[in-house]
Amino acid sequence: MAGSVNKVILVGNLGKDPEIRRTQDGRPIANLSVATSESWRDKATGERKEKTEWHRVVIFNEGLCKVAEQYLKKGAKVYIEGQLQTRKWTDQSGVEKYSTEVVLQGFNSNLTMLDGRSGGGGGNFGSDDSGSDFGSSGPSSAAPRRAVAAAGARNSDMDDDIPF
Amino acid sequence: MAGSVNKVILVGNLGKDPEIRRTQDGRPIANLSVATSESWRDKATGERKEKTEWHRVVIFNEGLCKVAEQYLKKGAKVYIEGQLQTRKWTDQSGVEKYSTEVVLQGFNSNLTMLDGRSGGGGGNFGSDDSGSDFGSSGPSSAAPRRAVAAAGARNSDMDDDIPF
Amino acid sequence: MAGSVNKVILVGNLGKDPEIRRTQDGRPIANLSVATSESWRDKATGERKEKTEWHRVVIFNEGLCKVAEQYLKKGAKVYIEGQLQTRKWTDQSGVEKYSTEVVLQGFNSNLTMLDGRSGGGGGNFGSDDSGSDFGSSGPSSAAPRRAVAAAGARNSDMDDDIPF
Amino acid sequence: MAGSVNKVILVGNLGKDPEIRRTQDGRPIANLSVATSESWRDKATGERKEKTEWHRVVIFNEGLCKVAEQYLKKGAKVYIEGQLQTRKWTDQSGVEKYSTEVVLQGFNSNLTMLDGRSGGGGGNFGSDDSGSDFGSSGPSSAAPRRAVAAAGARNSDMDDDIPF
DNA sequence: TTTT
DNA sequence: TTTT
Repeated sequence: MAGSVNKVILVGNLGKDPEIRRTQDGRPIANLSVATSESWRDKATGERKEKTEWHRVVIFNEGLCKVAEQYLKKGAKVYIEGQLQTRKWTDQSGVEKYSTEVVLQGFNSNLTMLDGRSGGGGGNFGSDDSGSDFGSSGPSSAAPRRAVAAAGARNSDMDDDIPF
Repeated sequence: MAGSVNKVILVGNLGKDPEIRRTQDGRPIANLSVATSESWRDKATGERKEKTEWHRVVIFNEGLCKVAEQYLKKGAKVYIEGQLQTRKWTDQSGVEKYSTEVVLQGFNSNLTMLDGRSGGGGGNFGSDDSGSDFGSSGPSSAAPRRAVAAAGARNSDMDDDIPF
Repeated sequence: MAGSVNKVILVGNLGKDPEIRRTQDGRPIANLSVATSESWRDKATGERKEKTEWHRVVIFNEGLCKVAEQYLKKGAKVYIEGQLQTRKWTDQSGVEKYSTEVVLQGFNSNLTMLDGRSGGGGGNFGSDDSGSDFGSSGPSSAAPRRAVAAAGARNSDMDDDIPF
Repeated sequence: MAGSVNKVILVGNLGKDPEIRRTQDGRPIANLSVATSESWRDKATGERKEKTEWHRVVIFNEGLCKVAEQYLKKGAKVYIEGQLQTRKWTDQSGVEKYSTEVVLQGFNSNLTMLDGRSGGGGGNFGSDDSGSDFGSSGPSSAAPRRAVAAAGARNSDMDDDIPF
């Protein structure tokens, strides 16, 4: 079908450090566990309640994987924009299971840090995925500010000098 | 946790008619099956591919249930705004399963018809849920335009005559 | 027309403290000035560039006005969800001007604090607007957590004990 | 600043045909005029009211300009995702004016047709902007389905064969 | 006018 | 299971 939209927007915190693995042909995939919560006062009892929802986030976008690996840690607050995707798999005992994930892949994905942990500051990272030196970045001591610049470079087609 | 956002935005088509059921205390719950699709041309083979994602949508909001029951049909195109929620349940053979759904409940939910089937025209239905005559609406022959008006009435606090 | 959606989502920082005023009949209106920024490296020159966009945000929703007044300060980071609205006005020299604003009013508006300034923590504030004791809250020394609870109470119809 | 989000989502109808012009260096720019409307019943008088908001949409993205030129017409229903941007300009009598626009440029922009006018069908067009044969497309008699395919090709990095 |  |  055409003419459809599938978009998820989350603002939440990482429940643990990102997990990065690689496909057989070397592409990185990052998995995030993101919590969102709501709190409200129960109408009947008056007591305060809170409910936390955990989201499984999967990043296929190379540039965003790099960001996740270098800058995100357990507890980090992030803005995430991706798509809903349900995957079918079979567990070790042969039972079919379904897993619904928020997938960041291709255009219209976004990952933005919203807190300035570890001396850095939030960074906005698009999804052009043209940067591909993931894994070759040497000593990952790069300062956040350079990272922002590098990420910005990937999106350099966004904004440059349009005369009109 | 506070300071979080959990939002899903879908534009897609119903795979079948809405299913409406009721809680023990009489509140309606509507289930929609919504398809979103993407198509692209495979870089390697050049062939055209298409992938459809099915979304399970659950509406707790009374007014929106009413809209779903009265106006939505298999094939209808809708705009949906809700939250991601994963539910755990146990199947008949005792296996634990998880189901992730797009839930429309409370504020910040939306359901809007995007096609003008049956002579009507898309309608925008908010989520105030103050209307509660669901089920008592008599002969459901109401014309879509009246429905829009009725739905609008539920949101009458939106817009009226703010002097400034 | 029916079947339309008008939604703005911002994550940004307040350029100054919120400004609160009142309509003749006593309803509060809050104005926020919110900055969003993008940075990128210029493809040609290689230099780092940054562009800031300022958004005029107007809150008609009583509960959200209260939140703005009590908890938001210059520099605060916020998540905002509202609608685009363009207003025509005439300046003192009789020239017609247009002002486009992000309006928070009625359902489908949201204001969430994303930083934990003043010992608090971000709070998620919906838009039911049923709370109306704005202005009578006495010594505004209320701790953020109580505020979250109070705000949550306004949304208590969101979530309570749906059996299914 | 980093860590910010500036996003507009519209579903509305074109008030007139798209206007396409070109920069001095040949890049296309499309302008759309998009209407969104709300209707509600006035609480006091009980009468039905409707308010239409007009949005000025500017597309810098080459691929999306092409889509606009080839497939969008007055009355078309579209899903639009872009950014808010306010531009300052001086009119012929020297008065400074501001114009706020919804800009589609770079990643995280989207334009999707939601109705199947002229025998076609809605199309989903991303924002990779790597296609650049705009203007050279010869007899613009291309059928919508081919256009969808072409647009899909621009996003062919989205989805292909990720083994994991 | 913010933030990094 | 939809839609194109």
